Amino acid sequence: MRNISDVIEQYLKQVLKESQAEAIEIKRQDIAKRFECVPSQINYVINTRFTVEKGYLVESKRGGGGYIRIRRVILHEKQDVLVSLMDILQDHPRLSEQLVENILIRLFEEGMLSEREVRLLYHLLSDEALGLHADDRHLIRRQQLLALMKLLSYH
Amino acid sequence: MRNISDVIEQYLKQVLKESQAEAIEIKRQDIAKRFECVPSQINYVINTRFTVEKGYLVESKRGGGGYIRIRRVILHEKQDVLVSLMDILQDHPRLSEQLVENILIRLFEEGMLSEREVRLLYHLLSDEALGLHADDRHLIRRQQLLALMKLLSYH
DNA sequence: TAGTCAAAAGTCAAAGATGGTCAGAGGGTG
DNA sequence: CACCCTCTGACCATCTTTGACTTTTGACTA
Repeated sequence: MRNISDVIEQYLKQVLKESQAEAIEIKRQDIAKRFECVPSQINYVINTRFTVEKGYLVESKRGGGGYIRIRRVILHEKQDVLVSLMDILQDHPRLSEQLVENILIRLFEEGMLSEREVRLLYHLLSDEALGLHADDRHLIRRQQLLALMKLLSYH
Repeated sequence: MRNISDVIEQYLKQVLKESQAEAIEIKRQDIAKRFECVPSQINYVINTRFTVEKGYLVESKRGGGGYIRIRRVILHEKQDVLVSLMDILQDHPRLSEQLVENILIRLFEEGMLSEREVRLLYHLLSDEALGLHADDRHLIRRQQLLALMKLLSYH
């Protein structure tokens, strides 16, 4: 194996496979020591190899008792819907209430959101909830919708 | 368990659960001794884990016969829960990710949000989703949480 | 009754323990 | 040679632990 990143990647996947659990918890420092590299190398491996698109979810906590938790997730089968919706977001610099509603309804029709979830999200993303930030509203909507889709992309 | 604070938190919650009563009384010194830590560690645990928005009420008395009483708040009407959470919003000019998480989890525990809805909302309100608007983040969170509670209040 | 003292608990800031970010250097491959 | 990964380290953010100092309370005493 040519580089240390690949080695660490294999190691982590091995550990993940061997532990029957759906998640493993590591200490960044420990892994770095084991492979004699700087701690931020671990972040590099995680950022490049354990992404959502590849089916992994990573959480972490800093400070005393800190950890990095890597979880295997199953990707949602309707990636294409999400991709097409994200394209739409790209094409519309200004995300009106109307457009948001359309997107949410589409997600409902595809079975990715319940009716209640649509109502809830629509409310949060409405002009009224977001307040006077007339200009920023659109930006925030885009970002929150992107966060939503990222979340919906796995089970 | 990774750090002593988590251990103490679990212990106190266990005691709270086992005693059928709605409140427990502890002696700070005793707990500190049992877990071999400094007494102020107990304050740290209480301040970070037994907060109002998480649904706990803490009273104490100093001096001879001093004690710390931890009470689980029991509200029977959803309306009461919402009002108390809105009070908390009032009291916190800056709505951190942590506080938002606590509030959402509380709403789950009170049966007003599903686990999935909590996850969904948490992602939308996260630092990551809201982006670099460091200052505005807090304002947006407040407004969106208020919108959420308003919606929940007339289910 | 007022003062004193010891026994709690509270506060706060510094130190410790982790993990995160980012920009630039290093290296391999077409 | 150019480009794309990798690797590194300085600096940052967050959470926990510790201890010195403060405040409160009740019992005891003058």
